[in-house]
Amino acid sequence: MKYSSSKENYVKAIFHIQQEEEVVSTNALAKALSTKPASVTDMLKKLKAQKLLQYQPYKGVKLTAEGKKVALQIIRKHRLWEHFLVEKLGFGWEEVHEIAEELEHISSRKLIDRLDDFLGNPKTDPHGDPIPDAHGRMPVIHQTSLLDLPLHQPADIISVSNQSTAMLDLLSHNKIKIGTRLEVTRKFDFDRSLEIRISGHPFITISEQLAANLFVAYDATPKT
Amino acid sequence: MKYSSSKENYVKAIFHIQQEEEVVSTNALAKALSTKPASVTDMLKKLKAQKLLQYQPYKGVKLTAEGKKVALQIIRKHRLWEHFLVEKLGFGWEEVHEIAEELEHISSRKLIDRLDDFLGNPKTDPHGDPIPDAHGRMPVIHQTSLLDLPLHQPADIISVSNQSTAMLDLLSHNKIKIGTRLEVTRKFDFDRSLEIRISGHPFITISEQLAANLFVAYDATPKT
DNA sequence: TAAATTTTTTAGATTTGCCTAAATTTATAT
DNA sequence: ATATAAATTTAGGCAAATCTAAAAAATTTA
Ligand SMILES: [Mn+2]
Ligand SMILES: [Mn+2]
Ligand SMILES: [Mn+2]
Ligand SMILES: [Mn+2]
Repeated sequence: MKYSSSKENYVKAIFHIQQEEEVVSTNALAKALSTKPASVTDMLKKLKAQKLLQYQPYKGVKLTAEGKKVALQIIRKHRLWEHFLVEKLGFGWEEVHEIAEELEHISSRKLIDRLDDFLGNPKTDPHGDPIPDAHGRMPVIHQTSLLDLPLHQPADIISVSNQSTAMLDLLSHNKIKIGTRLEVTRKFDFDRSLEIRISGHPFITISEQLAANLFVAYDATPKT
Repeated sequence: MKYSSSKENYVKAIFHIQQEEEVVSTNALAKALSTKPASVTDMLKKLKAQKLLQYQPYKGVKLTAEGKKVALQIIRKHRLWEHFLVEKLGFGWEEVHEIAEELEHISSRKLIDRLDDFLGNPKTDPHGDPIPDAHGRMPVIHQTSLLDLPLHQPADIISVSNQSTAMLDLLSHNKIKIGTRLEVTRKFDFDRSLEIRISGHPFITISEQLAANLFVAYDATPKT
């Protein structure tokens, strides 16, 4: 099935909002799409008729399986094009979103799959967001402070909030840097310090204060 | 100024038809755009209001300078994208036109100029048609049989209509192949044979029959 | 040149996506 | 439990791009 750019934008916006709130409100959508609530109501009726979503007046909206599939294809296109713009054409990561907002509506399936290969099947777009694969599968990435990382959940360091010399000193001592993969193996109640393991290194213990300043990302895709 | 995809398609179609016939008819346009004459008339009024063309009811249509400028930008985008699809993504030259028909409407100027550089500023698209430069300048390419090439006009061999062994034998003897650049230096009335010069080679004489089977392209841009 | 034919325009509708204003429903705060 | 406020839908319209059918103009033919 082929949908208008406008419909694709709606479905994509609903998908994104749905990642936060279970059910998507008319007002939230109007804001996300820079349009008016009355226009949203109009469109929701059309999208419902096309079975892309479930909709009961006043009760919000939820994508169907088909709706999610459509959304993921658009997100795939958007993020692959962003990757292309940055990696091949030399755009800055902050200037590609608008252009991708147009490119994501180019319909050729073959085009996007070839582009994916041409780019070397990248896993993330320039903003670090995951790119769905050709089947629409996309890992769910959670970002939290290391303090809130579930036990035994492997994760990557993505940022360090405190850049003091003292902090960086401690980090280098512990062989921790951006991109380091680790997991939390124990949590000690007494001082809330954490035992962690960096793959291929011995277990080490770090303070609550250090952990609070380390931010990590991990794949939290529900296993089917 | 930004125009709808539909308007861009109209302006581009008018430009192309105008290369053949001085003035563009409503019916010709309807056929080119797979639409109905009544729809064309409607649109012509709108395009006239936007000063992209001159239009008098029943008297056909002609692009203004502004209209030509717009057309050339779209043609530039169309042909650069076709080049990208073939050279970078490995598409066949026969499958790219439709996709380029969509891509040509992506608006970012910076995108297309970067794409141009990324592709190495190609001179022609995969069908051999010239690509307008960033200022909208496009060489006028004439394609004729070598027989009709004007004297002293440098041109490139683009195709050979007879593929017989005898023909190919003669061609290789004369060091003529696709891409060879040459010019006609004399025409002999007696047997209509031609004297030609391949750059960097001695003058040679070829028969009318051979010349009739060689097709050439040359830049016939009017010098201002 | 008058008739027949073709081309083009006009008239009147339709679809899509959007808007404002008004009505209705749901949620929140006394 | 009201009353007030907020969210949402309905009603009525508008602009873009298209269509069909009918009228008008231009061209061709006999
Ligand atoms: Mn983006
Ligand atoms: Mn978009
Ligand atoms: Mn083409
Ligand atoms: Mn087009």
